[in-house]
Amino acid sequence: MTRQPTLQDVAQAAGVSIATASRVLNGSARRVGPELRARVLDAARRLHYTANAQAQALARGGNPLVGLLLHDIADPYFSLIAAGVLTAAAEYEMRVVIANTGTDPDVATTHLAALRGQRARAAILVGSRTTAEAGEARLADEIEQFTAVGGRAACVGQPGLPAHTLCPDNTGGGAAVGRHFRGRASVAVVAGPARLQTVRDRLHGFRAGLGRREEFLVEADFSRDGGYRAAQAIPAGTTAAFVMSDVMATGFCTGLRDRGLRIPEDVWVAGFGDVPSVRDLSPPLTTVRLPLVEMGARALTLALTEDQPQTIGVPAELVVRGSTDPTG
Amino acid sequence: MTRQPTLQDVAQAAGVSIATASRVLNGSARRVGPELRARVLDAARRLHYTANAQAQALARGGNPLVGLLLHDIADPYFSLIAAGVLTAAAEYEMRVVIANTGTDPDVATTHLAALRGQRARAAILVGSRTTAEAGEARLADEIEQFTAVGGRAACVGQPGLPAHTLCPDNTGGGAAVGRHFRGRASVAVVAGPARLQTVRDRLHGFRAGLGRREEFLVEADFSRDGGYRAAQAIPAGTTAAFVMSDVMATGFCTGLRDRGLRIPEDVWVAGFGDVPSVRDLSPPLTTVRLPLVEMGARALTLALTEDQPQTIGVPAELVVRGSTDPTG
DNA sequence: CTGTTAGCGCTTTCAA
DNA sequence: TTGAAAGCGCTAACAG
Repeated sequence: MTRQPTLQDVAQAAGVSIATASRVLNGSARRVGPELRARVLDAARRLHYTANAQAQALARGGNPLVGLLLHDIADPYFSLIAAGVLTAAAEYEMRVVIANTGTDPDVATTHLAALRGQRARAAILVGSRTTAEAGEARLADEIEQFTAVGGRAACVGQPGLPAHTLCPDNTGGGAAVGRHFRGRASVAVVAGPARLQTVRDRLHGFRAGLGRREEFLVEADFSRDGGYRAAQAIPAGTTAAFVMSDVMATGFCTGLRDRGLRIPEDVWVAGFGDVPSVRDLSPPLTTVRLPLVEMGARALTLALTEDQPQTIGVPAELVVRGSTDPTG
Repeated sequence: MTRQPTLQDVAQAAGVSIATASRVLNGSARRVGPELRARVLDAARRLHYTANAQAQALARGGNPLVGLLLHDIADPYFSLIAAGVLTAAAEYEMRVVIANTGTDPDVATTHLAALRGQRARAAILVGSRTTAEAGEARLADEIEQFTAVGGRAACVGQPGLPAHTLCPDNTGGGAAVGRHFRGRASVAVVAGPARLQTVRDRLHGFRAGLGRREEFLVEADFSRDGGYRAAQAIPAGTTAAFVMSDVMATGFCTGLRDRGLRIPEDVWVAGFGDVPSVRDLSPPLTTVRLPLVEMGARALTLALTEDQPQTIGVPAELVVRGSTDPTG
């Protein structure tokens, strides 16, 4: 195992000073004579030289790095947003470090502090605010530290943090489902953990859209299996269910079927998010569409280009499919 | 926007030398007196000090960083593997930088060189080898550069690169599907791009298992829509289809249904991968199970703990479900 | 136990 | 156009 070649090595091999080598290899404004230039390029190639990114970052005082913090990369909701962030990052020629945070704001805080240590230019926080007020306050504090030293932060989720925010219309999406369910007699809601603000917003919107507030409420954990179990838990006569995430809804539909219930004849089902796979359920799932990939890309652009923290609404659109449409 | 506090600042605020501050803040073996220790800790907290990771990496000559290179994070196959890598990385207290490479080996090569520049300790390459021999050779070269300077590389996919390899039994999985299809008269295969070795392995296995080689072969692009279109392309009398990825199979089933074909009565369908959502199709999808999350975790462990490049087989297990089981 | 000092590899004035 | 040299922030000998 040999040592990585350094700029020193290249300069020596090319018979120039290390300053000259630096200028030709790492985009400096200053020009270098063609003769020396060629020699440096040649030496670098021969030695397989790659600049030490740490040293560069240290010397330049900056790091083309963005942090991506999300609840769970295995969940398609998050992986689609991540895809958008990666695409945008590639365009900006930035590296992205990624980490799962779960729903605990303190985990996000820890990761964000680490990103500050890495002098990341931006951080994208994807996920829901929670009711853990102390933790949220610490996260807000850390965001302020992060931005105070020049970092850019953007959240995808509800507003409430001192950063750019891309805010999907959870309330409006819930309301659209509620309105869609108005004619149904007996309504159930499969919610995520009550401590998540996202869950509260969707529920609040749903109730408003439905025009009444008498749903059977069951709490699950945003997982497929949580959705499946919820299907066992709802009352027998239920005629419509709003399941707050597509992943849960996917399991929920199977749970319903295993209980002998038909969709949509017996029960209407609507999800949230419109991840690609729900189109292929049978019947295909009615859900609230969020432009997940675009949201990821947009969040990074926002962070990188806007100075004043902005909150930008993202429209959530009801997509009616066979799971709530007897004619579908 | 203020400057990030440095160790210097902390030392000054605490009235100690920067060496002492370093010792208390960044895990050194050497002990520091309780009095000074407290003062340093206090100053660090007051100033919101976070060590500059670049400087640390430079001084220590190492970087707790792992690179994760995969085709496409939006695809559940890869996002599940990524989840495994993230979990393992958290245990090792390593950061992970992630990048999409698509199927072009030269893109992977470029990213890997960048990782070498960042002095990453390990790189995990997830995806298929291709028939682009020149590109594969360059990738192999770069892997050798990477490992020559002390980096650890692990691939998830076929062997063939000078690195640890976690090799799912694509051939065996294909063979299991082939055997399962033996009684079916008219067989179709929906393959991915022919340049991918994974595709060739699965096809080769399938033919061997089937015991004949007369399938109708259609090539798609590993996407849901590619699968859907493939369903329009197969001959009318087809009675069984092996679709080489679950994502494609998901779209394929819908395409079949839109053509008025029933699964499994008219056509049996089998996928590959066993991503969670295929259990919830109706009928649920027969597929070849790969322990995707574990594979990700395992790959990182392998890279970090084993010195000699190893190739480890990962068993692929046929899971028969309703899409090929008239009784299911 | 604590402080001094010499780097880690690179960028960037400042002179020549 | 080219080179010498001073840092960037931190760690790790080496002395006290």
